[in-house]
Amino acid sequence: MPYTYHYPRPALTVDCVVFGLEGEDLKVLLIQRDHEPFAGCWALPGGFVDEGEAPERAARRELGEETGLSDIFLEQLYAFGEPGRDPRGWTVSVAYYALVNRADHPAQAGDDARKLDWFPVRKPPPLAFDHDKILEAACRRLRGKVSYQPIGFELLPRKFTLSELQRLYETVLGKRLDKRNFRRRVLQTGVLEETAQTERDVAHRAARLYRFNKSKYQRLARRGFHFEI
Amino acid sequence: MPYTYHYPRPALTVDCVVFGLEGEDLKVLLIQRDHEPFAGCWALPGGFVDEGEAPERAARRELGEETGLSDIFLEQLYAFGEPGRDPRGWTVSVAYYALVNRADHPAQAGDDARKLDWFPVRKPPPLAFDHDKILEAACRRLRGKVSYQPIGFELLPRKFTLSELQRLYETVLGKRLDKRNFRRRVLQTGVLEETAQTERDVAHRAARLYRFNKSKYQRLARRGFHFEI
DNA sequence: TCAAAAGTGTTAACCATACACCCATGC
DNA sequence: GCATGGGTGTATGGTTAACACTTTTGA
Repeated sequence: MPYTYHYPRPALTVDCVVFGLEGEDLKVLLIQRDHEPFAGCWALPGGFVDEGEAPERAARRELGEETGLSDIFLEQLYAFGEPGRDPRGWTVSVAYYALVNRADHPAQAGDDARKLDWFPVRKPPPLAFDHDKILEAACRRLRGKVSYQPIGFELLPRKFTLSELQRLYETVLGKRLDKRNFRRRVLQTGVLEETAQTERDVAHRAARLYRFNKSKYQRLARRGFHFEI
Repeated sequence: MPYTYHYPRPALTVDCVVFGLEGEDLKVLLIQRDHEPFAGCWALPGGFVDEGEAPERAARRELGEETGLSDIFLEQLYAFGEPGRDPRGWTVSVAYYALVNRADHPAQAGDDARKLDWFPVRKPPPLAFDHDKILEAACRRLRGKVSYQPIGFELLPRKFTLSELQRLYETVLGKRLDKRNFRRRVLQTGVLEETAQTERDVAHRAARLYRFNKSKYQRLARRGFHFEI
């Protein structure tokens, strides 16, 4: 079933940079390719966009098929279309980045059973295509965005301690933060809600659990409130 | 000369949101379409990407062909690919936004003599395709970016007065700024260079002209300096 | 001499930073 | 009882915001 056009057209793909936390480490989810080109090589999850399908929808579909992830934070990163980026020919990829809390959203290989694993963003394995460039762009975006928009919460479980939140910021920003100042700041923003619960089974005083109040943030944001850590 | 593929592919276009200043007003450059669809309608300059051509390069080429503009600040904005955005069928557009100082870079219609004009960004005429959506996204991006990256200078002539710079920020941010505080702040950043010249032929005290020192900014930026107005 | 915008400093309020000790819990 | 991280307040220095008048120039 051939498709014929008057002018040449590119193939359109999506690629997803999925970030997750593992302890102190920021990790990225990769799958191992089982077809040429780059068979056996690690790559970002993604694939071809179908006709009549919005790119973001394609990204979510491919993520679901390849990693089982759904209903996660996902945002467009950049469109990559340099000639030569795909040895199969003219291919444009719209890249997305996603944030996922691994406790509530475990990733698992799709039906085609390709291998799937998490890798530290700072030392990933060799990647297929220009995926190293895409990963780097995603890291830059995440670092830039995390301090002025409250997207970091997407990496944590729904309920989390302030220390977990602080570790997250330290991980993403790559610097240590002062505990008391950090707590004061995030609580002042008013977007955190104290819960009645505390940690369980920890070998030290159990920390209080908090929850991010998204609708409150959105109300504040609409009035020009500017989140900043 | 038909082009045939095993799977359907989208047409790939680029669209450019070109911002320029006119007095106090922020304006956008539009061209009038002379073919269907949307013949006679105003639209963003842009067109089809050629095979083997990087999208940004295509954006610059189309801008040159349609408006005569070259060597201007241009950055990718977003890829638009919603089904139905182009009545001709599946078309994905990579949108760019550009900043231009109209004194040094006059825009003029291309050889095919399509009409071309500047319109206030806040009340543009009805636009072809989803160009109203693209324009709105570009305005949001500009507003967000102008206060933490020194891209505003691209809208001004090479030499400008501090009042012109202030008016620019007031226009883009949509709020009044304090003159003394504004001057102190921009001069403190150290990226402005005083010239020996002053304004000419003004019916009031002539203001000193300044120049943006790009290389100095880049040196500062590399050391983690953070521009902020 | 009038109109119009250029240019200039100080004070007060606020905010960010630095910093150290006691508390609760599990082993 | 000890090791581990949880939780808390203050003082200081720096930054930002508010504010009004004199100067220069052309008409």
